[in-house]
Amino acid sequence: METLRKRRGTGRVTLADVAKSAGVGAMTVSRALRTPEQVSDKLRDKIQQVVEELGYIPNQAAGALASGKSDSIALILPSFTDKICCDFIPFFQEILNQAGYQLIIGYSSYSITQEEQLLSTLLANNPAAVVLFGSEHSAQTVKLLKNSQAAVLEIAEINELCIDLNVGTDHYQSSKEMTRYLIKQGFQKIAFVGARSEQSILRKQLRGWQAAMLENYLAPDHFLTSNDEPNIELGSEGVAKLLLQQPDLDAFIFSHEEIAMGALFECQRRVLQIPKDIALTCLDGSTFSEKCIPRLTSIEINYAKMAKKAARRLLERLTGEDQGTSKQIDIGFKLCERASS
Amino acid sequence: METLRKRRGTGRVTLADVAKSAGVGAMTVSRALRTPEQVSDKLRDKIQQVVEELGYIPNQAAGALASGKSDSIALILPSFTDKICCDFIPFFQEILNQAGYQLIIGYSSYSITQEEQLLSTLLANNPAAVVLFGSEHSAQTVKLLKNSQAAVLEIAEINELCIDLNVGTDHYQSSKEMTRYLIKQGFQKIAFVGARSEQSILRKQLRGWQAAMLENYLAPDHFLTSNDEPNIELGSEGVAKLLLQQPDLDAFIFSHEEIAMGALFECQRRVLQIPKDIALTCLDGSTFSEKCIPRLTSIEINYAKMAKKAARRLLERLTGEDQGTSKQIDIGFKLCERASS
DNA sequence: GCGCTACCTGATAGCGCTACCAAATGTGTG
DNA sequence: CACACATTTGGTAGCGCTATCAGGTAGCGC
Repeated sequence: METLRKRRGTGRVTLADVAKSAGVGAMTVSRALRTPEQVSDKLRDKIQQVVEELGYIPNQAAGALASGKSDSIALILPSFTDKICCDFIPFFQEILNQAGYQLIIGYSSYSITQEEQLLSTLLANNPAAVVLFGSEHSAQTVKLLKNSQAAVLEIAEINELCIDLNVGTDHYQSSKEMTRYLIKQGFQKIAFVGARSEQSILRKQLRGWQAAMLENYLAPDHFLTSNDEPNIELGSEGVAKLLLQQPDLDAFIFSHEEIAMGALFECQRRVLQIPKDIALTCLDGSTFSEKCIPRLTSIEINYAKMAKKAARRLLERLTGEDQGTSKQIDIGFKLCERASS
Repeated sequence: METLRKRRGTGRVTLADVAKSAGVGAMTVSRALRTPEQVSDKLRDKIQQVVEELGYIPNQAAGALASGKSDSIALILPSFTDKICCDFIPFFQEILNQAGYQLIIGYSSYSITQEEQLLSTLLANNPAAVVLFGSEHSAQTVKLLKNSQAAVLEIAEINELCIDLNVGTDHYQSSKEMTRYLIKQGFQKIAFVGARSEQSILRKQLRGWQAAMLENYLAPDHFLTSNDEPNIELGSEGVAKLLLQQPDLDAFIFSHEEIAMGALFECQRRVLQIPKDIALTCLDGSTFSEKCIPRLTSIEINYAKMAKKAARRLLERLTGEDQGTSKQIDIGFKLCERASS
């Protein structure tokens, strides 16, 4: 009987087990799995067979430690319920998974402090890249990122001062364009209702609306914002409050679809004709805007496209094939003109 | 000059650096961070200070390798857009993060093959636990899970044959209860429209509806299912097609809120009075059901509660404090009676 | 044949951390 | 003061894998 004072392995099949069983060296097995082209056909097949036979699953921790590289990518999102996040993740993940990366997802609930804390935990995994939402981060977050050798990607908003890579859209422009469009349609008293008022996205949208109003000599006086998450109540309340304040408002811009939904219900309750009495539009439309009655004019942002561009751009960076490629990608937006205006 | 032929470290601050700088042994630093109560106050403070000074971040891979344990939990969800997933993740993650675990999230798009493939990749991280959605998995998936020493948790559906832990609700019962409720309200010609028809959740809902109809001597003849994801079109189409088939239907049950949304629009288009002409209900209601006009009677499932119970139960298992605790938790559901019926 | 390159394979030495033991230090008892 | 005993600390040997280098084999031209 052996002295087994020292801890033994976990009992799982290791690379060494495969090597012994296949009658080759450990390195050859490692190469057969990681860089198959460096191994002769004969041995590669043999090894592949033994791998399947024994049900070998590589130990990621050991690999990461030995190589100093890691195949994990940290993704910190502010929310999982927001449309952008839900639409973004699957496409992003799919492409990265195919390239052999794992997503580790964290959730900051729109707090830069929580983002920072999460980041420092996630960095313990030594991720190949860190993906952050938005452009607002704590100083410490930025410092941690610069100290780590991880690639950094900021998504959602176009941000001139981005840390490294940046894929997003310009919320100032889209809001401005919507407002201009409404003005061109003959609407004049255009109100704005937005949620997550402390986020820079909303601030940009608000500024876009203001700018378009001012350039047409209209007063951007009627708006309502809340720092809560977008919800149906805000839409109902917004319509109610602003109409009380100024009964002859003729159009509304909502930052999010959920808010527009509440506004639509409120207008139904008041038996207001859309768009005759009032126009409703939103800056973040998708299925509801497209299907409700009447259909809502909205800005549509293609989050699937954003996810794909972001994933591809990130992979370029990780493989080092991104010489001369732009660090910033603006995925644009689409103004969808529909019945509500 | 030293010969530095052998690769050097990554350049990051290591535990050894901290130990040297604090003038203590490496083990003491390790303990100070992992089991602080085993280190004297003086040294613990000293070490903590050096850690902050140097900005030391532990290398998770090394720790996992050395200890054979891992603080990652693999979560494989079928979708990121489904309400259940969006609502589930944040609460689940929050509790587990606080307990020091990291979530690694994968996405199977409702395919058990993809689930299996994802699982085998995720197992390379040697996760402490694997969380799966639903009760349907490939044989290979079950085998992989049994071979790994990871705890296994299946969420969403109550499943008598669960692999290990199980937290969810009974979709057969909730559907049956909704049908019984409608019958008690005097509705008789009750139709069913559901999405994701190949998922066991939908099959259970369909069976619940059928059972309740049959026990009241009503024929469960009018139903429409689609294997697509729930969407607004299916609601509009479902109402249109089934009313064509049987014009005097007096009630509908929809598996998902999105479908009910489409149905509601279709009824508005047809100027049908709800619930006088027709009742609309859904089995997976949340904000829309509660806020739309008229408000929809629906089954509400508390996903936040599900996430919390699931996380707590899992932690009990991981810390081994779950002797005598049930492996299965039914979180129930609530029938919310509203204006639409 | 020899020298040369090109390719394949394997032995070795870590990657940074923690389990394990052993040693050192403090604490209380006879 | 010697002794057992608990508490705190440190040295050592891996965890399973890969980078690196060295050795081996094959193919080619002279």
